[in-house]
Amino acid sequence: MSLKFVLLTLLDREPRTGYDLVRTFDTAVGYFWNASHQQVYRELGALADARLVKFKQIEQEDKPDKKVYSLSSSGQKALRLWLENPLKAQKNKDLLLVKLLNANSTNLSLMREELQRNIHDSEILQATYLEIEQRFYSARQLRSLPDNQVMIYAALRKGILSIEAHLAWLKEVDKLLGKTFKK
Amino acid sequence: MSLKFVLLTLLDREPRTGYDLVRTFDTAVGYFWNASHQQVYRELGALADARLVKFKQIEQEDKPDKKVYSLSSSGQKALRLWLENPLKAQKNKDLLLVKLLNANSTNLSLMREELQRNIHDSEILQATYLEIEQRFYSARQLRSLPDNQVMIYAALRKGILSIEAHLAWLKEVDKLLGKTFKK
DNA sequence: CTACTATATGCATCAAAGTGCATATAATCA
DNA sequence: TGATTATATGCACTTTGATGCATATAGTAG
Repeated sequence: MSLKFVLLTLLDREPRTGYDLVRTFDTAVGYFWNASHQQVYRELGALADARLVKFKQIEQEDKPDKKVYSLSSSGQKALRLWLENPLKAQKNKDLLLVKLLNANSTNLSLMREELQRNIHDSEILQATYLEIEQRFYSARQLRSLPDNQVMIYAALRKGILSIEAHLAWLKEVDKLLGKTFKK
Repeated sequence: MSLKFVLLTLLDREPRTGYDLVRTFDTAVGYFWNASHQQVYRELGALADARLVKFKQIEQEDKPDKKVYSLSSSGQKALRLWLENPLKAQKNKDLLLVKLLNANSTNLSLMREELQRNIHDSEILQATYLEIEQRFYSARQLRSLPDNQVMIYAALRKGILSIEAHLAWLKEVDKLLGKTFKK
């Protein structure tokens, strides 16, 4: 039920092809969602069957033909209805914590490797996000940011704040592990 | 493939019944995982079929009979193998952000209501977590915390740090929304 | 006496998500 | 000429998740 509303949201902002949608997950929307092309095409098919979206077949000479999808009026209605209803809280399942639950004095180095890897990856992602923020969302640029881009910026901010907290936690756990399980 | 390793992890720490496992999700492990009893029993059945767990049927007089599950040697091997392999990064999908992507000047109040609800719920959860920390994990209690409880505490810390960051972000977004879409 | 709660386990069905496989055009690279 | 990349779409299969239904014992609350 979720991907459905992601696609409706994106198509409401701007008509797109399935291919465009998939690429969107590789860039801006990728901060908080992703889906494989197979999932996207399947869901688009279902949405079209349910008449929530319509599409125009467009022939291209240099590239394969494509279908440009947009919301139908009942699609807009469905989206509006979804917006009006409160979200229910989502639980985030965390496999890293599951792994760490297995920590003991014999596998300490394994666990710390996993933590270090995680710290490393997180720092790289953090650097990437911060660079994007500096390059595209300076105080000056923010003042002239188009309205429909503001929540994309908010998504980036979410990524930045989450990673910061995650890194702080990782370092805390690394200390905790060392103190607890060193022989 | 995930619930499988959660169950193996929990059963490796201590043999349990399906019912015990479900209750674990309602308490400590609930910080970072949950599953319905139907899912748990099905997965336990699959694990038993695959000979990764074994169980003893135990008759009780005052309560219904139960099955106490524990890891088989191949279950332990499977768990160890999983621990040795790096986790792949998980993407957290965020429906709140999807909803906010739809923000515009006509639905501003709707969006702010959603944000306020989220702030309220998060503050309640935060208070709960902080209370648990104060009550069960004071500096004094931490010094005598059994080794196998340390990562449960880490899970709580993860919850606390995540919520703090989430709250900071929510308040940031609320300001951003106000600035952008007020008429 | 009836309802409800706690303990305890499970099946069946359907919706959603993930993965592998498949196809087609056109351009570029080696 | 053959390989790879970008564009573009989709089916089939499997796994996972969610929900409803079903059953059984025993204690407690009203």
